[in-house]
Amino acid sequence: MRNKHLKESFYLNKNIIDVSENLLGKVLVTNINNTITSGIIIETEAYAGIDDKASHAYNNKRTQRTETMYQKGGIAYVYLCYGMYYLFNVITNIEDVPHAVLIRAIEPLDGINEMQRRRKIKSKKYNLTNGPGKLSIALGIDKSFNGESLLSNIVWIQDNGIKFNKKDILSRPRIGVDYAKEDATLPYRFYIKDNKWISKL
DNA sequence: AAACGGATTGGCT
DNA sequence: GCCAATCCGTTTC
Repeated sequence: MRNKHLKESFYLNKNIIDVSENLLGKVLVTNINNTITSGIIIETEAYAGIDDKASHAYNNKRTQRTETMYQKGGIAYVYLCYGMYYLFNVITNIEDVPHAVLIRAIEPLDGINEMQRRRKIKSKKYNLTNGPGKLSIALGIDKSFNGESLLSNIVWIQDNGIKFNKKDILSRPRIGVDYAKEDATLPYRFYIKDNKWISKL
């Protein structure tokens, strides 16, 4: 199990676009009280540090909340959004460079029954994990995951050998960042073409 | 099919 | 006090 964890070097990559694309096809896993749930990452968004107006760390802003983003790559940044949803990010780059990748959607893999129970939905539709708030509920990710190491046995990302064709990786503007002015149109959202679990078309 | 509003709370002005 | 890296049920076209 542990040998499948992505290594720390993966998270120290200084190219946030590169990491955002490389995370597609990797598997995000949580292990809560020995219950494993996981899914294939099929949609990500890059938040490119202090010059990115959509980033919480824009203008090198350091607060209690953003401090997690400034740690060395390889940890989770989880924050409360709209008062009720926890959004899961992967922190990358070296210490003091606040790069983050928001995981926006996953394709369910292991523990689907448990995920449905957590989401309180009965029908087997595509709304189980097709959004950043939804996948956190499904995987049991809450505030306590903030700052957790991705080399831990609580939450991690592994490589199951899933590969996508480069031409099936699309890049488009990010979702819900209209406040970011000119940076709102940067093509920093990456997802798999025609995948049924995308958060939005 | 699209538009709208309510839920709910922490962060910052 | 206002707004936010969202979601869902309901209303309206």
